[in-house]
Parts: sequence; C-alpha cells; structure tokens
Amino acid sequence: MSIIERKKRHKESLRQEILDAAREILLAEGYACLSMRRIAERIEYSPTTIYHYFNNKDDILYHLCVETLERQYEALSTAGADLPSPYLRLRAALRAYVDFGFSEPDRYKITFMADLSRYVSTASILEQGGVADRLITVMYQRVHEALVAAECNRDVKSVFQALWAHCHGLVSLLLGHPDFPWTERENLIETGLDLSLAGLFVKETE
Amino acid sequence: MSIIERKKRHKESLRQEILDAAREILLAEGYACLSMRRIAERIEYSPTTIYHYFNNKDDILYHLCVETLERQYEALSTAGADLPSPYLRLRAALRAYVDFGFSEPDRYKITFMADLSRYVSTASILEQGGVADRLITVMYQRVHEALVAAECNRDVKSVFQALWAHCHGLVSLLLGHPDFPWTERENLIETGLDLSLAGLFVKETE
Amino acid sequence: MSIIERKKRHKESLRQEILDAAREILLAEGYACLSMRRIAERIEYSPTTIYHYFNNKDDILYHLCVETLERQYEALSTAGADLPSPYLRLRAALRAYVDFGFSEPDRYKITFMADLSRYVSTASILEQGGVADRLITVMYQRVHEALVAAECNRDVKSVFQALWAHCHGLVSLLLGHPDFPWTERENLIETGLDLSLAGLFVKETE
Amino acid sequence: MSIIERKKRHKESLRQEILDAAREILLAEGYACLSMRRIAERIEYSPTTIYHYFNNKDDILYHLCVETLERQYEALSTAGADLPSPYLRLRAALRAYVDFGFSEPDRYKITFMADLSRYVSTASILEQGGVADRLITVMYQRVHEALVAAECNRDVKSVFQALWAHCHGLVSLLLGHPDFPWTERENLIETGLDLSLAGLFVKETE
DNA sequence: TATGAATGAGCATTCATTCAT
DNA sequence: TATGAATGAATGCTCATTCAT
Repeated sequence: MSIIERKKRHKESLRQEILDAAREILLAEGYACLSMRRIAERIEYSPTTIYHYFNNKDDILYHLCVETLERQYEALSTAGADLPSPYLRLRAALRAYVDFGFSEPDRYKITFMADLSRYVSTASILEQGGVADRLITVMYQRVHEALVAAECNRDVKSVFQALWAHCHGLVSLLLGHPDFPWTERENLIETGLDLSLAGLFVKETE
Repeated sequence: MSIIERKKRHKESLRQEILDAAREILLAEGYACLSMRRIAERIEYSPTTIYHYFNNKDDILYHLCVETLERQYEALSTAGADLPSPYLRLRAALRAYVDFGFSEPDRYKITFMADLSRYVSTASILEQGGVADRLITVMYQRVHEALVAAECNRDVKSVFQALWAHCHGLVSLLLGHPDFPWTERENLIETGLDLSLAGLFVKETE
Repeated sequence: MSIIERKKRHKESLRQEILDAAREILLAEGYACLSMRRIAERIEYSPTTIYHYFNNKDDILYHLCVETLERQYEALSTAGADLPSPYLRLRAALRAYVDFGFSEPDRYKITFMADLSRYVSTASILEQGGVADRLITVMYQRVHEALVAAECNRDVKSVFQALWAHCHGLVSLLLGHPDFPWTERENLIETGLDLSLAGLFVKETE
Repeated sequence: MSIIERKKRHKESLRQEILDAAREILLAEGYACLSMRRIAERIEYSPTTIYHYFNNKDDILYHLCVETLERQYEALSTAGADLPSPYLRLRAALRAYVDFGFSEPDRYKITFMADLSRYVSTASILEQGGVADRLITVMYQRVHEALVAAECNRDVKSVFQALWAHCHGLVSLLLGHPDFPWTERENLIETGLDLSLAGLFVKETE
C-alpha cells in the first residue's frame, strides 16, 4: 500500500516537475524555445519519459494554461477584497489582472495571447466548475456590485467582457510590442483603468 | 517597352503572391507553420525563387506588417472625417480600428497579435514618415481635439495609448478566442467604446 | 549482462563506422563533399542518428584527427627504438613519420593537410597529456639525444619543428600532387632525410 | 576595327577583374567564402556574366593557380640573382619561395595546399613552356650550380624536389596550423634552410 | 555582352515522436 | 517506470548553374 502510495506521489511530483520545467523554460527563453528535449534536459530524464506523464506537447500546454488560470484565480479573487467600495473592489480586481499579466508574462502569453486554439479547446478550459468558470464568476460579482452601486443599468456580461478586453488590451499590447515607445507603464495602466471605469458613472454619452 | 512593362508587372504580382501566400498560411496554420517551403509550394515556385523577392523570412513578415498598416491607414484616416464633433470623429476612428480588425482578421492577427517582435523590429516599423508614423499622427490629432473639446487635461499620449489598448483588447480577444461565449459583438463593441470614451468627460473618479 | 555488453559493442562499432565513413568521404571526395547526410547514407542510418554519437560535424572531424594521431604515435614511438645511435633513432622516427603518411594517406591528409583549422581547434588537439602532446614529447627526446651526440647547440624546439616541416613537405607534396613527375619515391625520401639531418653535423654554414 | 579592339580590351579587363575579385575574396575571407555570387557582387555584375568569361568555378581556380605561379616566378627568378656564390643564390631562391608563401598565403594555399587535383589537372599546369615549367627550370639551374660548387654528386632532380618539399613543408605547416605554438618564424625558417642546405656540403652521413 | 528569373540540390541542425526493451 | 536508439520531416538558407531574352 505504502509503496504504491510512494510511487503515486513520485509520479505526481515528476509530473509537476515537468510542468515546472516547461514553465521555467517559457519564462527564461520564450515560447519558441519550449521543446520536449529541453524539458527533458531540465528535469534530467530522457525525453521519452515525458510521454509517460503527458500525451504530447499540446497536453503540457493545456495543463500550463489551467495552471495559469489557477494562479490568476488566486490573484484576482482575493485582490482588494477588503476595500470599502464596490468600485474599488472591481478596480482592484482589474488592476490585479493587469499586474498578473506583467508579473507572469510568459504564462500570460501562452494562455491568452498564443494562438493555442488549435491545440487547446476553449470548451475544455471553460468546463463548468473549472477554474476559468470560477474566475468568471468572481469577476461577474465584482462587476455586478459596482454596477448596482453606480446605479448603472448596463448588462453585467457586456461590461465584464468589455472591461476584460480593455485590460487584456493593455497587457497584450505592451507584452507583444515591448519596443514600442510606451508612456510610463504605471501611468498608462491607471489611465486605462480610469477611462474604462469612468463609463460606469456616466449616464449618457455626449 | 511593353515587354519590360509586362515583366515588371509580373515581378510585382509574384511579389504580391508571396505576401498573400504567407498571410494565408499564417492565418490558416499559425506562425509555426509559416516556412519558406510552404510559401513556395503555395505559389508553385521553388523556395529559392522567394529569395529573389525578399531577403529572408523576416523581410516577408515585415512587409506583411507594413501592408496591413497601409490598409489600416486608409481606413482610419478617412473614417468619420466629416462628423460634426471632435468626440464623434475620435469615436469613428476607434470604431474604424475595431472594424478593420474584424474585416481583415488575418492581417490584423499577423501585425498586432502574432508574437513577431523577435522577427520584425518595432523600430523599422515606426521609422519616421512611415505609415505607422502617419497613423499615429492622425490618431493623436483626433485624441487631442477630443480632449480639448472635453476640457480634459489628460496627456494625449497616454490617452491615445490607453484607447488603442482598449480597442486592441476587443479585437484581439474576440479574434483569439472565437469559441468563447461572447455577447453579441455589436453590443460588446459599443459597450467597450462607451466605457472607454466616457472617461474623457469625467473630471474626477470616485 | 551480455545484452548490455552487446549493445555497448554495437554503439562502439556504429561510432567507428561513422568515423570510417567520414574519413572515406573526405578522402574520396574532399572536404566540400563531407556532409552529415553523406555520412548517413554511407552508414545506412538517418542523419539524425549521427547526432547520438557526435555532437556535430566538427566533433567528427576532431575525433578523426585524434584517431590519426593515436595511430601515428603507435608507429613513431616504437620506430627504431633499439637502434644503436641517437642519430639513427632520430632518423628512424622521421622515416616512420614519412612512412605513416604514405601508408595511411587518407588519415594523414585529413589531419595534416586538410584546412580544418576553422573547424578543429589546435588547442583541443594539443591539450596536455593528449596524444599529440605525447607524440611531440617523444620526438623532442629523439632530437635532443641526437643534438647532444652531434655536439650541436641548436635549439631542440626549432630543430624539431624544422625537421617535422621537412618530413611533412615530402609527404604532403607527394600526396597532394600525385601526378607530378616525381623521382623515384624511395630515393626522394632518403635524399630529403639526408639533407635535413646533415645539418646537425655541420657547425657553420658557408 | 578600333571598336572591336576596345571591346576586346574591355573583355580582357573584366576577365581580369573577375580573377582579382576571386583572389581578393580568397585573401580576405578564405577559400570557403569564394562563390560565384560573391565574385559577382564584388565586380558589380550579375553572376551570369561571369560565365561569359569562365566556364565555371573550377576554371577560375585554374587561372588563379596559373596567376600565382606567374607571380611566384617573378619572385623566385630574380631573387638574389646578384649574390656572389651559387650557394647563396640557391638559398635566396628557397627563401624567396618561403617568403612568397607567407606574403600571399591564400594564393599559396589554393595553388599548393588546396586539393584541387579534382578540378585542376597537373598536366595542364605543367605543360611545356608554361610558367611552371620555367619556374622549375630556374630552380634546377640554381640547384645545379650549387651542387657543382659544393662538389656534391647528388642528382639535381632529387635534390630540387627534396628542397622544394622542405620549403613547402615549412610554409604549409605554418599556414595550415596557425595556432600551433611555433618558434619564432624567422628563426624557424632559417633553421629549416640551414638544415636542408647543409647536406650539400656533407659527403657522407654518419 | 549582359541579365533577370528561376531552379534543384544541397547544407547542418532540431524537432516530436515511436518502439523495443 | 524509464530509457536508448532511431527516425522522418522539417527548418532557413546558399550554392552553381541554366535559359530565354
């Protein structure tokens, strides 16, 4: 029993080591350098061994995405939870989204920017009760609260998606084009959030 | 004379065929599948021939980007130019940006979403007097006008970049994750623009 | 046990086959024709397989050189060791050098005549304790003995290098230009050695 | 008539330009970098044009060899011609041979060290009355004189070939293995010549 | 004479993956 | 479970050369 247990735990740990290695390579050298061989080198096993834990490279990418979403959930769900107003709590969550992107750029890239739709199905990512599902639920709540507080009768879903898009735009544009002459990042992020969120308090435009 | 003319035209057209082929492959199969050989197959010439028209693979990517920017400039610079207010003219330009993305998804993806920063230098794209430069100038003007009209003292550069990011977010998220359960697109776009632009009229947030 | 043994032996032998194939190609068709693909064809394995045995092409060249030096060391270190005079022992070593070149022309060409300096570092060949180092040491001793016996106060190093050059000249010129109307080879070699070695006994020139 | 003449002269000059370009590339970047394309770039004509003047790359190499021999003939035939003794005149010629090798290393390499036997026939190089023939004749004379003066009854042909080999050994070994820890070059050359030539004055060895 | 267009063959190397053990 | 051996396919790119004009 305990031997089986030990083996199982070993199996778990090697599996995690593989994901860690993949992520580290991604972080250190970018997506283009992520190869089975390099993962194998890093974990000091043969490339073949990896295939005992993952079907193929895409499988690893899928689990990397899930892992990213889990970390993102950690970051977002707690961000500013104790702030005094719904507006601030929403803003904190959005800010956390942006910060997450910049603090884990390669994870963000593979999950949200890389065109993995060929390899990773959106459906499997979004399955009910999954981390993406929970993530969206949290954000819905924050948006809902803020809309109520602002007496704004916009559709929660649309507003959430638009705000998400805005945040994604900030992260992805800066990550994707690092050499563009951006204004100071902090300023740009705050301007972006200011503009996005101001809309909640404006009844009519023009 | 006419022979020279014909040859010249052939040369131009083959060059364009190469760009078209590259774009189609990039769109249909992703960057990983874009290779000189595949382009060659598609245009039904030998790989070597491509090198008569472009220095190397990166050169092709560069021209793909420039081509996109030129079309985008066409679309944006004239959009809503005759509208009565600076706000509307700015909004029209942003809307044109988004519409361009959806009407030419392949070109948009390649230029703004694909992670080509390793292959295409931002500097070369942005060189003074180039199309990107002109594009930015046009947008600056529209943003500037709108800020003046709204008596908003925000920095033109920051606002432009934030608005660009918002629009890019909308386009790239929808193009990149087509299977996500988005709200109706028109509604989402307008919501996104509403939110972004409302900020110009709000003096203080919260 | 025996299975492991068999595998190990197979590995050794394939490795040697690769070196043999490389040498044969180099000899038969010149450096320009030595490619991983041709080696692969010759050994009837895929090009990729070669990379399991050698890091890269240069690595193969390096081992080809080392292999030659080992055989040469065998030949030179024992040549005429029991002859009665230092002069004769030195002459025997030089003669063995020349004979080695003619008896293993392919190996000699690769190591001493092919312009591999771009691909094989002299430093790595000469590393202390390596076969080249031992080879030089042996020759130094023979030269030293002979100089002492002849009461010649020339520098050992210079004399060794000059004598080496003379012998190399004989071998390389004859191997490199086989169609030139050379005098009878035995005669030429002996004349060459006579001339070279006579200098040891002449106190002043002219 | 004069038009034909002018054209002919132009043809001659472009032909020479090609050889010059080839030699310069060889000199500046080594044999591996000599390609038709690079020659074409250098003379600012299309690669195709070269084929009007030379059948192929080998043909260029052949003419480069002949050119080298001509320059070598210049250098050797006049070297030390006014020196007072046959010995010194021979020594001067040998020294000139060595110096030529070091002063024009790439020319020397392609002519004497590169394995061009596949592309350039020795026979065509050696044809009677050709420059190689004249070169050999000059050297024979110097060797003959020196042998007579030294009352040495060795065969002229053997001695010439042996001395040539010695000199070639010095040049080729140093050029081919530039990173070897050679003794100071001047010293090595003089030692080499001392040893080689001393033999002429020694009646019996050992 | 000179060229632009085009090509087929070749290069070293890396990749994800399979298979027998 | 883990591996060593092996592979087929692919990569960007350069080459000498041919051909029609």
